[in-house]
Amino acid sequence: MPELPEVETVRRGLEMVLLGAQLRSVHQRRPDLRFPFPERFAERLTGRTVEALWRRAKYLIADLDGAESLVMHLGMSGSFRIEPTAGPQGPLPSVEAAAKNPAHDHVVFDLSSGTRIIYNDPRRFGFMLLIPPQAVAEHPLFRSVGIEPLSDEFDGATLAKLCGARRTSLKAALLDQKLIAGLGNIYVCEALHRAGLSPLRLSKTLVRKNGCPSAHAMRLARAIRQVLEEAIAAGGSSLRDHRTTDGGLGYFQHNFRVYERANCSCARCGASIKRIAQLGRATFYCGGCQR
DNA sequence: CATGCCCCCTGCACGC
DNA sequence: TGCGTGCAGGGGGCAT
Repeated sequence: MPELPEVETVRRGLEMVLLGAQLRSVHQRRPDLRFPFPERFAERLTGRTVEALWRRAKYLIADLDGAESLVMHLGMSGSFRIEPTAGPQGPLPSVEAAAKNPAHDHVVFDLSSGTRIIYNDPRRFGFMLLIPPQAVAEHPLFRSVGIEPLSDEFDGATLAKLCGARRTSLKAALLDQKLIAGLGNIYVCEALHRAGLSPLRLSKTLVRKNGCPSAHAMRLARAIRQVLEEAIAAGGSSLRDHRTTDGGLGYFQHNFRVYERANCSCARCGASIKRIAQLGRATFYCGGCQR
């Protein structure tokens, strides 16, 4: 599920309770998600204080005192929820008592403040790692991750240069995390529609024959930044699994112009929106105004 | 190295 | 109601 806007929404929600908080106890309820949990995972987290919570691509990274960073990926169906601190009824139920509750609650973090954070992931494509902070940038997962599309360095010229080096479709290029970090199926489709560019177009057509970025590249870079910013402001898109950390829904899905809108008419030109397959996944686009 | 395909897993919508 | 099929927002690993 989560693409950059959903991960950023989760980050902001978690940061409110996690920044400066101490992990009083951690319960790991199964041996693995996508990968096995790190050795002595809960033990290594217990007593640590969270000094920062940041995002790179679709990863969340919690820097802890004691020189470890907790790297988390939500996969397709991962979510965090924050349960309120102990109320008038008294303290939170024990983790053991809550164990049979919602299925797929795989990790429970209890903070010294009394707040509980629960990681839920039905499909278990997510994962968690513990690595030294200085090793994050050079870790195989991060070493080849591309530019952050909301950074100052991301513009039409950069985008054209990245896309010009590939011999594939625009859709495939934009989905490639080695080029641009954090875009997924939804926001690639939406950005291409906003820019009026076909997902089938060759990515290298963003570069003109003289080597300069085309006007298309400038438009696409603006569209990518704009759609991501709007989606973050809306709390992300809730199709199936995405929830904000307070259990609420994002609402950007109401602003989709092409995604999951096959056979609807395009708001810009009135043509029928098409659904095709690229790279084994659905692509939605308007054949009328995306060229 | 670049590219595309298969697969990991569960839940859900759909048709019969 | 129950079952089979296809599909879902990611990305690692592999064949080509």
